[in-house]
Formats: sequence, C-alpha cells, structure tokens
Amino acid sequence: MDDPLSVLPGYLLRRASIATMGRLLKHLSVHDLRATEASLIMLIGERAGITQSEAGRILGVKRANMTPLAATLEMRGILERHQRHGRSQELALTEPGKQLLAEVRKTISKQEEETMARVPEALRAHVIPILSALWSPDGDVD
Amino acid sequence: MDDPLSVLPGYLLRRASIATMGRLLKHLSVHDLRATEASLIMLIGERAGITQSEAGRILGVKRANMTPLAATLEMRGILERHQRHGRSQELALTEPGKQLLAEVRKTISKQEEETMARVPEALRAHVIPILSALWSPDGDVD
DNA sequence: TTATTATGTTATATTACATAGCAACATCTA
DNA sequence: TAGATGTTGCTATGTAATATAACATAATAA
Repeated sequence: MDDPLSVLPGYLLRRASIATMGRLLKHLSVHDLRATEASLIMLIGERAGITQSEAGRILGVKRANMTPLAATLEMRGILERHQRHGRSQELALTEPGKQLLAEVRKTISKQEEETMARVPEALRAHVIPILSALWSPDGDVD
Repeated sequence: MDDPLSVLPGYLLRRASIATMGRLLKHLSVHDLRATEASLIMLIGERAGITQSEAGRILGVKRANMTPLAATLEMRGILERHQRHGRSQELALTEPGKQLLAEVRKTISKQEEETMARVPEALRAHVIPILSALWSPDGDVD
C-alpha cells in the first residue's frame, strides 16, 4: 500500500514509536504492567527512595497522574510509600516488587534486543545518539 | 536530574516521539488541526480519490475511528466524500482544503527541518533509514 | 440464491495526558 | 512569632487517540 508520508522524519518517528510500543506492551502484559508502570518500577530500582514527584519529573509524568500510578502499584504490593520530608513520599520496591523488577528487566532487554535487531548492523551504533538528539526536552513537565 | 532509563532505545524512542509530536502539535494548532487530521489531509493530497478505509489502513487508523475524523473535516469544508463502489467513500480535498494543504505543507517542512537540525550533521543521513527499520509493521491494523 | 466479504456507522471502553483547585507541610522573611 | 511563598500530593474533570462489538449495506463468490 506504500505510504507517501513515510519520507517525513516526524511521521516516521511517530509510527516507529507506536509500533515499538505495541510490541513492548505485548511483552509487558505477561507481568500485567503498562509501559508507564514498568518505567516507574525500573526507575525506583535504580533510585531507591526517590520522591514521587521527582520520579514524575524524570519520567515526564505529571504530579496529578503520579498519584493513581503509585497507588495502583502500592495496592498490588509492588512498592511502598513512606513519608519523608514534608508531604514527600519516598518510593521503594517491596520484596515481591524487587522480584518483579528482575523479571521486567529480562523482558525489557529481550525487547530491546528485538528492537535493535530490526536496524541494519551498520547503523546500530547511531540509534541511541540519534534518538537522544531528537529528545531534547525544551519545555517544563509540570 | 539525569534519567537512568535513557540508555534504552525503546524508552528513548518513546520520549523522542512525544517530544517531537509536542512541537509539531504546537505548529499545527495554527491551522486548528491535530496530527491525525493533518496526516489525512496530506495523504489525500497525494492520493486524491483514495477510499476512507484505505486511508485508514495506510495511516493506521481503524475504520471506526475514520468516521468521525473524516466527518469533522468534511463539516469544516476541507474535504468531500463521494460514494464510489459499494459503500466506499471516495475522499477528495475541496478548494479551501487544497489551500489549507499548501499551508500545512509549509508548516510540516519547517517542523521537519527543526527536527533534523537537532541531529548532529554526521548522523542526519541515518535518521530516515533507522526510523524506517524500527517501523516495520508486523500486525494487522484492522 | 445464499454465503461471504468489505465498508461505513454507532456506541462504548480504555489509556495517556492535561488543567484547576485544594490541603498539608516546609521554609523564608519581616 | 506570624505571615508569605513554594513544594508536594490528592481529587475531580476534560480531551485525544485508540480499541472492541454490533450492525446495516452493498458487492462478490460459491
């Protein structure tokens, strides 16, 4: 059917992202996680004790949307919230949460491999630099 | 704040796409268009007389969602729908629609330039090939 | 003719994301 | 000490893109 718009980098970027996300979601559904949830779990795994709003700032999720996101994962016993400073909620993975993280990490790396495998070998080294360049945040998140 | 997930191509791809789309939407808002609407207008511009569902197939928009999309643009006097075969709706731009398309094309190419400008010159030639490779549709749209 | 297929439509649900307003708490400053 | 200011978290609500299901209509194949 050959898409006449597929010479436009912005259009291609969107289609590539949608396609890749779709594949990722299929993999994550095994753990009953959505992309945002998985990214939060991964982030806490690297930054135990991070604040809820700080996590939102890094992941590009608004404060208002962090509340139900964290609440769901807490209710599922994946993470715990502890008061820290003022109203700040310190986030940490529970033991089951840590086990889940290990599984999620496996799933993600499998997915990342599949993603990179689509790119001709000669171009693979440029994927990260190009995508990083395209994502240069220019506005505030909140 | 330095994001520990930004070594993952899938994650980067998503963030890059969101950032780029955000910039695009700001540009398109001048024409009071959303991304999907702009892409449909561009597509019809290249393929006058294309069928509604065929357009949906190319753009990755489901039949059910093409209906309100095309209806809105028709109501705004941008496109016309004519019966063709069975229930097939042939899509074509009206005169004002064609004028709008010319404006949209300008906006889009300005946007594409800005997007490419973010990428170091040495890597620019690889943008399209990499994004095309990452977007290899593997499932049906409808 | 009957069965199948393609198209368009409606209604409805889900997901991600956004805004606005409020409450709680810390800190700064007069 | 008291008030102003800023940050954080929560609730309610709105919007946009996407998804499914069910149906009507028309063409085509068996």
